[in-house]
Amino acid sequence: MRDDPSVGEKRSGRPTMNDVAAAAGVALKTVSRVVNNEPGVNPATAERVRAAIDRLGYRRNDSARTLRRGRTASIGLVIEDVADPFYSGLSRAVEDVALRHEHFVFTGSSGEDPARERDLVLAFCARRVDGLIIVPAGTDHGYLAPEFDAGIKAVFADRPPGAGCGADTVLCDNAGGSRTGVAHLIAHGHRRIGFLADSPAIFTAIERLRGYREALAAAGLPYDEGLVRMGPPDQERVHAGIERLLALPDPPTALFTGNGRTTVATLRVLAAISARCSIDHGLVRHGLGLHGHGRLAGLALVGFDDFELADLLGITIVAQDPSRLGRTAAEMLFRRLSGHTGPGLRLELPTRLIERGSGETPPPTR
Amino acid sequence: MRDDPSVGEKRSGRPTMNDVAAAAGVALKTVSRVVNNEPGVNPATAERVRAAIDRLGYRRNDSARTLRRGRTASIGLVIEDVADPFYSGLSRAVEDVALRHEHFVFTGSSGEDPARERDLVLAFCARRVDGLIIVPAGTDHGYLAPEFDAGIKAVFADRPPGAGCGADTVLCDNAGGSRTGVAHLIAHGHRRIGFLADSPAIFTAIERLRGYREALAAAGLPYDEGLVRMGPPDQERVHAGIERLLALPDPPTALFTGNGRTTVATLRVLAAISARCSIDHGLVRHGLGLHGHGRLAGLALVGFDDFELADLLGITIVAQDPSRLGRTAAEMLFRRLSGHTGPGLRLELPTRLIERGSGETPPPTR
DNA sequence: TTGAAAGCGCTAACAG
DNA sequence: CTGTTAGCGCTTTCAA
Repeated sequence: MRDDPSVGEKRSGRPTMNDVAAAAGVALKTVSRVVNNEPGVNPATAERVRAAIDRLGYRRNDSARTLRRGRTASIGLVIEDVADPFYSGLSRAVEDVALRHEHFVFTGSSGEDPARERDLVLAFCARRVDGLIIVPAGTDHGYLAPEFDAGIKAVFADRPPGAGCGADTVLCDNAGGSRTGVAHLIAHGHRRIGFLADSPAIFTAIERLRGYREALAAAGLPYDEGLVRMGPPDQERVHAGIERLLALPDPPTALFTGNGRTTVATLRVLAAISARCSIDHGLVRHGLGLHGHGRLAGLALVGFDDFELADLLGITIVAQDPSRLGRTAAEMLFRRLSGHTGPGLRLELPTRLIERGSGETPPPTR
Repeated sequence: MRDDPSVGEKRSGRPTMNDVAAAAGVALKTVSRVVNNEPGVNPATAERVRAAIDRLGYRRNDSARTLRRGRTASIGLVIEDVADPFYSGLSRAVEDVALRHEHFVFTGSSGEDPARERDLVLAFCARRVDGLIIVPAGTDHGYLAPEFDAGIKAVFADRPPGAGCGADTVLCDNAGGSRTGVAHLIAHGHRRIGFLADSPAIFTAIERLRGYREALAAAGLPYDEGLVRMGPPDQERVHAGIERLLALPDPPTALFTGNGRTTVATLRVLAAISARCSIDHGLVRHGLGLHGHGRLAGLALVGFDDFELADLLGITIVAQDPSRLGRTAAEMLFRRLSGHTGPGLRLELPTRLIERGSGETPPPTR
C-alpha cells in the first residue's frame, strides 16, 4: 500500500483514450469523438470528457492514429544541405505549404551523396510518409519502384529524376537563364567569357553550360574549352580555376559563374587579386558597390543565383526563386495526395536577369 | 476469376510481415527476426525470408514498430525560421547529430509567434517524438508540463525557457559578446555609440543591450536611451532608426548592431546614405572592403553575428557559432535520451571578436 | 531455432 | 447520441 499505481492516473507513461474514458465514465469511442471533433456528442458529455482530458494531460497518440488510418500526415524532404541558403529557402516554402495542408515535414540533407539520398528516402518510406520531395543527388531512382507500386507520391525539385522515372518534376530554366546572362555580357562587348560552375555530375551545371554554349553560338563566337572550369565550388578550387583563366595567353574579360556558392567564392578571389595588383589605385569609389571601372580585377561578372548583399556589392545576377520552387513542388505533391492522377508533369520556372553593375562594364579598350 | 487478388501478392497497399511470412513459408516472428537482424535464425531460413522480402518489395512499417516499442526514433526541432542562415546552420548540426544516433528530425518554423511555437511543439509531442530542441518564441512553457510528466526530454537553444522550467539550455554569451564589441569601439575612441537590435521581447536582444550598458559603464560613459533603437530588423525600421540617430544634435560616431539581419539592413542604409552624401568623393578605395576612411557614412560599425561576405566587406563582428549551438543542444538531448538524469544544465558558449576594419576606425577629428 | 498469442493506442464499422 | 467489436503491422512474451 505504499505506492499503489491504481491511485495515480496511470501505471506508466502517458494516459490513453482508455484512461480518459474511464475517468470520464464514458466509452472509448466517445472520447475519440470528442478528441476528433466528430459531430453527434452530447455537449454535457463532451464537456465531461474534455475535463478529464485536461485533468490527465491527455494528448492523442498520432502514431497509433497513423497506423490505423494508413496515412501519416507527413512528408519527407531530401535536399542537398539545409545550411545552403538556396535549399533553406526552398525548405521554408515546403514547410509552409505542408503546414497549410496540416502535414509535417521530415528533412534530410544528402550532401550530394547518392547513397545517402537513397537511405534517407527509404527511411522516410519506412516511416510511411505520404509523399516525398526530392532534390536528387543520384541519377538512378530504380530503388523507388517498389515504393511507387505501393502508392507513394514523389515530386522532384531542382533536378530531374533518373531515366525511366516519370514523377512530377519542377526545374528552373537553367539553360535559358544562363543563355540570357552570357548574352548580356556579349552585348556589352565581351568576346572571351570564362565559365565557372559546379561539377558536371550535377544536372543544373550541365544545363547552364549548355546555355553558355548556345549564347556563344548565337553570337557567332567560338566555344573554347580552356575558358570552362567545372567542379565543387570550394574556395581553393575556384581560386585555382580563376588563376588559370587569367594566366591564359588570351584571358577572359568577363566571367559567368554557375551558382551562388561559386559566385561568392569568385568574389573573394577577385577581391584578393584586386588588392594584390592595386588595380584600384587612384580610382573613385561610389557607395559600397563594385560597379564602375577597375573593380573585380578588371573583369565583368554575371552570376547564376541571387544571394544576400549581391545588391550592395553591385553584382549582376540571373535570379531563380528557391521559395517558388519549393512552393510549386509542394503544391504538385499535395495535388497528387488529394487524388489527382495523370501523367507526370515537368515544369520549368523562369529566371530573371537583375542588372547591378558588375555585368555592364565593357572589356578594357586596348 | 477475372481479377483474383489471391494471385497477386497483396490485396491492397504494401506487403506486410505477414505476407512475407506466407510467401517464405515461415512464421511472422521469423520474418521479424530477419528484418531486425536478431540472432538465432537458421541461415538457410533467413535466406528464404530475404528472398521473399526482395520479391515482394517489403519494407518494414516503422509506424507500427514505433507504436509497439513506444519510441519513435525521431526528434522535433522548433526554430524561428529555417530560411535564416543562423537557424539553418543550427538545423544542419542538429540533423547530423540526430543521424549519428539514427534519429530523424521534424523541423518547424515558429516565426517568432508563441502560439505557433506551442502548436508545433504539441503536434510533435502528439507524434511522440522522443525529444525536442526548442528555440522558444514565447516565455511561458507551462504547456510543456504534462509532456515532461509523460517523460519527454527537451533542450532549449539560443534562448532560455520561461520561468519554472528547468530544462537543459544552451545559450551563447550574449552579454559578454556585446560587451566586448562595444568596448572595442570605445577603445578606438568612440564615446557616442548607437545600439540597434531586435525587439526587447527577445531574450538575446535584452542580453546584448545589457552588455552594451556594461561596456559603457566600465568606461565611465553615460547611458543615453536616445542612442538605442530596438525592434524587428526589417529594412524600413532599421532605416528610420538610423536616420533618427544621425539627426540627433550629438549623433553617434559608431554603431553596434545586435544581430545579423540588423547588420545587413544597416549596411544597406549606410550605403545609401554614403551614395547620397557623396562622402566618398575623391577617396581611394582598397579592394572590396569598407575599411579605410569615410566608409559607411563615416561611422564605425561592429555587428553581433557573422554573415556571408562580412569578410569581403570588412565588417568587424562578434561571432557566435550556430552549428556548435545546434550540435551542443542535440548532444545534450541524446545524453538525456540515453538515460542521463540530474538537474537541468545551463551552458553558455563563448563568442569571438573578429576585426575586419569597420570597427577599427576612429571617430572623425573635429 | 522457431512459432503462437497478446496487445501497443487508436479509428472504422456497425450495432443499440 | 453512445457503445462494442475488430484490427492497423509490428514487437514482446512465452512456449515448443
